[in-house]
Amino acid sequence: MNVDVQSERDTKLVELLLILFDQFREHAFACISAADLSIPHAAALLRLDSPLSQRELADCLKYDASNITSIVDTLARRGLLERQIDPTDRRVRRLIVTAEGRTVIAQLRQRVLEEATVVSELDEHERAQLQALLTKAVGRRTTSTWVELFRGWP
Amino acid sequence: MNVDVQSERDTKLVELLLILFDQFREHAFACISAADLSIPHAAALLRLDSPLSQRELADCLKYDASNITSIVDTLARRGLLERQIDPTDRRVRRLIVTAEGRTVIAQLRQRVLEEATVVSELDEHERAQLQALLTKAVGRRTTSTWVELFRGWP
DNA sequence: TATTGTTATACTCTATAACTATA
DNA sequence: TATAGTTATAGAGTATAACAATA
Repeated sequence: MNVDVQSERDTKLVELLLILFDQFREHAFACISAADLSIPHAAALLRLDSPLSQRELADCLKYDASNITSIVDTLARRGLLERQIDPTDRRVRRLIVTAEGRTVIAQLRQRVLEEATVVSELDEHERAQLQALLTKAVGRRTTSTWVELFRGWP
Repeated sequence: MNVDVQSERDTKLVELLLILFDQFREHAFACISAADLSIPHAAALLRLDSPLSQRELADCLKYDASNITSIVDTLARRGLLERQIDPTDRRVRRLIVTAEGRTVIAQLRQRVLEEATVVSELDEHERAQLQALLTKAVGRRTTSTWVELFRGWP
């Protein structure tokens, strides 16, 4: 096949992916903002399924540790988590999500991933085909959680 | 088909798209930064294929007009574009990309879109299949240029 | 009066550096 | 001495409001 046609097709593929991603992004932003969270706050909360120290959370999210303080302050003030001083090392704060926090996490997860409609135009067979192709395209690559894609976004 | 299995598969599809997008994002950021541009500067420059006024540029990029001043200042200082006062309305500055600016635009476009390797794991037949499926999934949706997806990113 | 662009200002997100309490 | 967390501060990106020049 002609090289130009090949590269033109690949360009088209990238553009198609970007359109789908753009749609997902708008959907995800709407969900986060409906939960009255910012992106950094949502990213932090969604990481806390299992308790972490502030330092561990910073490392997971690739934030400097100095930023975690105010993010955790806000989430704690909202009653979504609690700081507990680690009895075995009194420097460490373990972050424990409250019952209310767990509800917020569960709702956000469900809405963002399950109510995404990026492939609503496809029937069941086509979705299966698409999934097979994308699985092959992705190979061994992995990503962090969806919300962490959005770091630094408005 | 069981509803849970259906929704689990859709979740998987979203995750696959996000992994591919994440790879593209890293590639695009590397290209922008190799061109010694920030995302807002790249977004502005890439919009100026055909000359616009500052106001028109702000509207295209969905920026408040007050931000355009410093972005255009920087690009002009770099010699990538020129402000020309519109002779028919002396309030308006038309933004004209220089020859050097056109070179930067062309290189950036080519590198970002043509050197993207999001589907390098697929053979020719699979790419064609994928393109057909994505075209159907996208339907009538469109997006702005790729770089505008990245507004507000680091 | 309305519009283009500029300036001043403020807010969010993020990083660096200096500090404290604890180890 | 080294580490967890906090505070102060700075810089980038973006928005709002007031202003000057022009229409």
